[in-house]
Amino acid sequence: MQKQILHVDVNNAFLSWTAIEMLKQGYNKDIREVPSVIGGDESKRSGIVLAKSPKAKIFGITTGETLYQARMKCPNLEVYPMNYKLYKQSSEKLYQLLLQYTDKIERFSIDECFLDMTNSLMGKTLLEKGIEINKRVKEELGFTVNVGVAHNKLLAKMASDFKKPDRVHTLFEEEIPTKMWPLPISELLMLGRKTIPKLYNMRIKTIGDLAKTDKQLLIKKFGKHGLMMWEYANGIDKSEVQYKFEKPKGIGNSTTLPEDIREIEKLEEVLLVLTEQVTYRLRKYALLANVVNVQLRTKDFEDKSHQRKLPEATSSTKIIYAEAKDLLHEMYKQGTPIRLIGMRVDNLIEKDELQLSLFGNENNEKQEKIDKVVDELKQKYGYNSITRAGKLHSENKIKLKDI
DNA sequence: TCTGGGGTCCTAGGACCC
DNA sequence: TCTGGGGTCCTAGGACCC
Repeated sequence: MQKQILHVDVNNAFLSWTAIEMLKQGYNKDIREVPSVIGGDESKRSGIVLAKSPKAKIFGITTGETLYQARMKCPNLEVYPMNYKLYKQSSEKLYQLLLQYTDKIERFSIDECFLDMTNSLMGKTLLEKGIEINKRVKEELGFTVNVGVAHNKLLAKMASDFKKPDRVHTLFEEEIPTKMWPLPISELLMLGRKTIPKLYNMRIKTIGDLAKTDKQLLIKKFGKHGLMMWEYANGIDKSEVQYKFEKPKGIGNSTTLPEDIREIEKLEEVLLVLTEQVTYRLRKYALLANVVNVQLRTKDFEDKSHQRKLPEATSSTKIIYAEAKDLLHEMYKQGTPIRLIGMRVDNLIEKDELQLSLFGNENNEKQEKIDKVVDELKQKYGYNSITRAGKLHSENKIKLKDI
């Protein structure tokens, strides 16, 4: 049976949500109506565009470019800071409204949801439901969304990306040749900056060109990715809406340093702060890590990462930090200026999946108790209430957001 | 005042075993 | 003496998404 899928995408999410909040606070201007962006913090060397207003878009400003470049294109550009807490609240309001239509909702990102409406149409058409959601979000929440209406996730997502803002678009199978095939390949999901030039060299410029290209040729050239792009170009996508909560497969934390660091002792201090946050989240999910990974980015944007499998899955801050520190020493060449340091844990398993070793591990149990006490304090008084980072040199301190 | 941070999935090559 | 291939696990790095 055919699936009935909606994709709901908030228009300029961070910027719209910020605009609404500012108006609510009594600000007398709607920043959606002027050239404006939400941007990172340039003093922390993270000055990039995270969201833009339609007027900013007219100047050619794109998400991801530097604020410096954006201001070159539009000197009067207004830049507003991130407010993650507000975004989470706004996203939650949208989710609660969508729950009135179905509980089969996949939260694809903070501002995008897929709805599986197959058994929730209640005598209406899918398009009617899409139009109703679009209208209700605007009236009740004050921001606009695009809704994509289709029979699979890919086509619903492609549809919601058509003309913006505040639109409902269908993309049914019979509409693929007229609505999707004329588009440039850069519009197709999963085709990014590395693949597009390769396709251009093969004289493939539109999604239609790709759809009509020999499937075997694409597989030969791009492997699995080749098969996927051919299927996507032909509107084929069998994936299901993942509405059940899924635990993460990996957890990471990384930071661009306020200035380049050349001393391993200072890198170690930052690494400890990152590790504490990662292991805290790991324990909150009741997960254990099998692999520890450390990433470095040099001043010249060269990335390096080393990883190692642990002898036994763990969530212990002490054990994981010891491993991370070791990896850092293994890969860091003394004197190299480091711009970014990150760590992550992978191959996560549920805590109760742990094969309890025949011989009880006393050391492990003791560490577990220490971590538990620390976690409870953080839970009660806020993440920053207790930290080994007290050891940090003040000039080196990283401000962490409460989780 | 140049370039974030959090993820997922895939590939290639080496080690090791049969 | 010399020469083999398949399967699995592990690590490094890349591509892509929002």
